[in-house]
Amino acid sequence: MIEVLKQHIVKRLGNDIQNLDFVLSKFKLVEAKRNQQLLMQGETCKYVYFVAKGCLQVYVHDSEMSETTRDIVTEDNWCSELISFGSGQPAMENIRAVEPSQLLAIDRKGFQEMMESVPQFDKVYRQILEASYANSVYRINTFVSLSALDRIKWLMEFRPTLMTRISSKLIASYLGIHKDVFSRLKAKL
Amino acid sequence: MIEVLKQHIVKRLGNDIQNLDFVLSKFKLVEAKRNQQLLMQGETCKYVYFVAKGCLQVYVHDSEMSETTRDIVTEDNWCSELISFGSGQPAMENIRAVEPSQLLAIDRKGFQEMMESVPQFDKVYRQILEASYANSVYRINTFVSLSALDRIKWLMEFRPTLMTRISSKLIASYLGIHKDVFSRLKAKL
DNA sequence: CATCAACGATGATAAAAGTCTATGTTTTAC
DNA sequence: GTAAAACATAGACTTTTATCATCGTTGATG
Repeated sequence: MIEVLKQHIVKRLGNDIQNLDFVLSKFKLVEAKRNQQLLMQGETCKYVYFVAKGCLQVYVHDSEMSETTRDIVTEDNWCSELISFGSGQPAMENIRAVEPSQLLAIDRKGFQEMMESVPQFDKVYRQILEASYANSVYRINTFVSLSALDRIKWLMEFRPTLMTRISSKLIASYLGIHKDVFSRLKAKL
Repeated sequence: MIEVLKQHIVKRLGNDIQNLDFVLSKFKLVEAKRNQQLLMQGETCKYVYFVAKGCLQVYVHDSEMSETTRDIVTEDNWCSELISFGSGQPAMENIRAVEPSQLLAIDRKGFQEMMESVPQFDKVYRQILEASYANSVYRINTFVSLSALDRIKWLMEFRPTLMTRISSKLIASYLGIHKDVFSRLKAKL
């Protein structure tokens, strides 16, 4: 499993990194069961997860006690509640495994040590943060002005695998529409 | 004007900062006229702006060639297209002055020098990035599930001054609803 | 493998949001 | 100061989305 992470890092920072194995040793393997809660709103987010296999959902509870999903994270991507992880403040969001997942988790201490031991890794946090930010901005700019139908078309274009992999209920909460509407519109495509 | 920025920095990092005046000298005053374009999509974003006075709009052109506003930035806040500023890639967004504004602009070179001359400022970029990220995440999590009416209520609670200060058209594009709907619902409150 | 719960699709209906037109008002620009 | 342009509101109407109930299917669990 750690191999997946190794390749991810090499792909980003090149393969002339010293102490790479030392860095990798800071990650511990977490096997998450389907529907397992990894972070609850109000807790401090203790880990940054690298998703080696499986799928995670980042969500909040909205006013009607249903879920609004901000992100669905699949293989070869990072997942965390970065604001909480970085500051130690209570998390605003929840994270759960949608599928049985294999995660590589690093805690704050490990993160610090990683950054100290390999200067290049000083950029990793920033890279993750920037990527997350870009992702959020993109999501706001596209979704705010799109109709339900166009959101579905967007999903089919940019994240097509989710359509077959994930439940309609979850997709709907990610697209910000109701599951009935999703079902009906999807049939008309 | 520079005084506003000075106080902003002291408020955040404390007032025992060496070289503060050197740092401040890296910023140049920009007087922006009403509706002046500060960044166009496709250009590289060259500056981070501190808004000393006035109001900026960050927006994209959506499919119907109307505008979707991701953020409205008022006094004592930072404004930029950070992804482009940090990477040099073409900006995805536009920035314009909504009101005649007084801005303190720092370019990438100045930013670098600032970070080198005052170690504490190494955190400034991260702080700005984190704040921007938190802002985006918050916006997604609240807005995706809110009705038009609830979005207006949200605005009145959390950004009440915008209601009187900014045109209905702009507010509507910020809330992701149509100006007619905004006008009608507002009347019913 | 049998049972119960969750899921997905669909029809009927209600509510919300969008569109278009018109009209009076405020701003802007000359 | 005046003409033109942009803006705000309101009514009538259309389209989109939400809600609710039903039913067959799938899937998890003991």
